[in-house]
Amino acid sequence: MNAEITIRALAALAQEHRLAAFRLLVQAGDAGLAAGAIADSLGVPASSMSFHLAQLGHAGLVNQRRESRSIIYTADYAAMNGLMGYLTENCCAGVPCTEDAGCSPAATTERNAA
Amino acid sequence: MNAEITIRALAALAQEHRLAAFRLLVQAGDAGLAAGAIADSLGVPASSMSFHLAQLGHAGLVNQRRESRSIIYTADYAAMNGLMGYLTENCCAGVPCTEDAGCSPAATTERNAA
DNA sequence: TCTATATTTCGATAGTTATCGAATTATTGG
DNA sequence: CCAATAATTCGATAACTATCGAAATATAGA
Repeated sequence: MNAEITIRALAALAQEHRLAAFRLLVQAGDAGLAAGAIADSLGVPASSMSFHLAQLGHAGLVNQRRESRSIIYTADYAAMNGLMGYLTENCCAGVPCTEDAGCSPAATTERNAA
Repeated sequence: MNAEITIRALAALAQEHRLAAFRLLVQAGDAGLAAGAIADSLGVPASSMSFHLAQLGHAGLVNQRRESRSIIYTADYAAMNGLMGYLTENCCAGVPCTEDAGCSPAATTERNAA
């Protein structure tokens, strides 16, 4: 994780609808959510949501997979952990004051995490 | 920490010079750094840096104090911790998978933290 | 008070980002 | 192949953000 990637991730999250969408996906776990479901849930037009999901994808914060007619988005926990790490790695003059600011999927469906 | 404040903090950090400045301040600890020192260090004109520092201040990520002719900026660790908390609090369907994503000052100068 | 130093505010300009309807592409079932 | 569903791309517009020199403000010392 370098400055450029970090900035892209921060910029991606620094927007009302994208932050809300990302949080929905973080909660959804591996199951993820379809683009349309996210748009409906947030009351945002499909084309606008598509634009925002593309930004999150470009920042590496979400992944997508096709499932029949739907595109299912999932949060990329590794990317989120990398972001957290970058923001804390120089914390307190290089002395790491937190080793795990981590997060892994599972939970929701209790299935075996990737 | 709510969505609006989080977005302001994320937006503040999502900029090359501001992210760099914030990281310098995180490393500097309580001692902080003067506006001019940051500008010099990053090779950014004083007026531009002032604009960026104001953004960080408005987002609550840094504090400032006057010391003679200089304005000393310091990182606000509480705000940073709040940001981290907001980004992880809904992680894995509400099950907290990390309790301390925290960071406290001290370290650099080893003096008693405020 | 005058001068030097440190920083911020102002103002103009260029670049980037968000918005959303309409058109387009992809998939499925009959 | 046709109709229905799901999502993306396109295009125009409005709003916001970064930039930096010049001018203004604040502090300190002689």
